[in-house]
Amino acid sequence: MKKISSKLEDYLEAIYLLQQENIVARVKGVAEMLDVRPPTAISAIQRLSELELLEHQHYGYIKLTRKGLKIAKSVYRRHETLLIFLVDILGLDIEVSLPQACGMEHSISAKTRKRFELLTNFIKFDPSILKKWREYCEEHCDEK
Amino acid sequence: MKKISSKLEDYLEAIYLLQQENIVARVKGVAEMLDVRPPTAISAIQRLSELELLEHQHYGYIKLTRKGLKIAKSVYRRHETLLIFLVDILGLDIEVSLPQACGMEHSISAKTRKRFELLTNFIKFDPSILKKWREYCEEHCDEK
DNA sequence: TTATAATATTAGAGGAAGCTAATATTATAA
DNA sequence: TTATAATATTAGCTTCCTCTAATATTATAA
Repeated sequence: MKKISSKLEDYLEAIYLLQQENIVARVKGVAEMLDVRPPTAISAIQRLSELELLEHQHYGYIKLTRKGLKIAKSVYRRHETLLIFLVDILGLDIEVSLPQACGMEHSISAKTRKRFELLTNFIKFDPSILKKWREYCEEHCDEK
Repeated sequence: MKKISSKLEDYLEAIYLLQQENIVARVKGVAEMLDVRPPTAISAIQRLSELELLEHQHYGYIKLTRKGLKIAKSVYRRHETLLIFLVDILGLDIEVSLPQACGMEHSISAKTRKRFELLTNFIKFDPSILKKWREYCEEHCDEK
C-alpha cells in the first residue's frame, strides 16, 4: 500500500467520519471538518481520486474505495488510540489532546499503536496501578 | 515565540546536535543529517536566518541564536522523551522508534512531554510495575 | 604558489497544499 | 417554472520544500 502524505490521510479520515454519519460525504462537509476552503478540499479530493482511494462524481457524492477505506480506518484507529491515551492515561484535557492526537496519528506504526493501546488498558483496568499513577502524576506534574 | 514549521524545527534540532559536537555547524553536516541536498539546507538556513533563529556567515559557520537555541533544545527534549518512552516502555526497537519519535516530536506540548516523562519514570523505576507490564505486554502483544 | 578537490551558493523548476475570485451546477422557494 | 440560494468547480496565484545544474568560494596538495 502506497504511502500518502499526512494531509491526504486527514482527508480520508474526514471523509470516513462523514460517511459514518451520512453514508456519503460532500465537499462542503469535508472542507468544514478540516477547516479549509472548498477549492482546497476539491484539489485534495481530485488527487485522492487519481490514487483510486475514493470516487468522486462531478457535483456529486464522495465515496471511499476499499483501499481508501482501509487507510482511513487505520488512521482513525491510530487517532482514537492516541486520544484515549492522552486523556485517560496522561490526564490531559480533551481540547488540548485532540490536536496533538491529530498530529501524532500520522507518525506511528500499527505495532506502536497496539502498544499504546495495551499500555492504556494495562493501567486503566488495574485500579491499584491507576491509583498509584494518578498520585505519582499529581505529585510530580508541576516540576520543571 | 513564533510557531515555525516542523521542517524548520528539524533544521534547528540538527544544527543544535552538530553544534554540540563541533561548536559550529556547517551546511554539509546539516544536509547529511537531514538527508537533503545542500541547496535545500541552504534555503532553510536562510529562512531561519531571516527569522533570527541562527546566524549564517557566507561560506562560513552556522550558529544558533539564543532564540533558535531555545527552540532547538525544546524540540530535542521532546524527541528524547518520546524515544525513551517508545524504547524503554513500549519495548520497540530503536530503529523503528527513531523515525516515529521524529514524527511525533513536532506535535506535543511541553505539558504533554512532561507527562510522557513522568509515566516513563513511574513504570521504569518501579520494578514490580515494570515486571507486570512486561508480562502483560508479552502476553497480549500478538493480538490483532 | 597554483591546480585541484571540497564545499557552498545561486538560479531555476516542480509538486503539495493553501488561498481568492470567478464561474458552473444543483437545489429550493416563490 | 423560473429566480435565487447553496454548493461545487475552475483558474490562477502564493508559499514551502524539495530537486538538479551551474557557478563561486575556500581548503588542500603537488
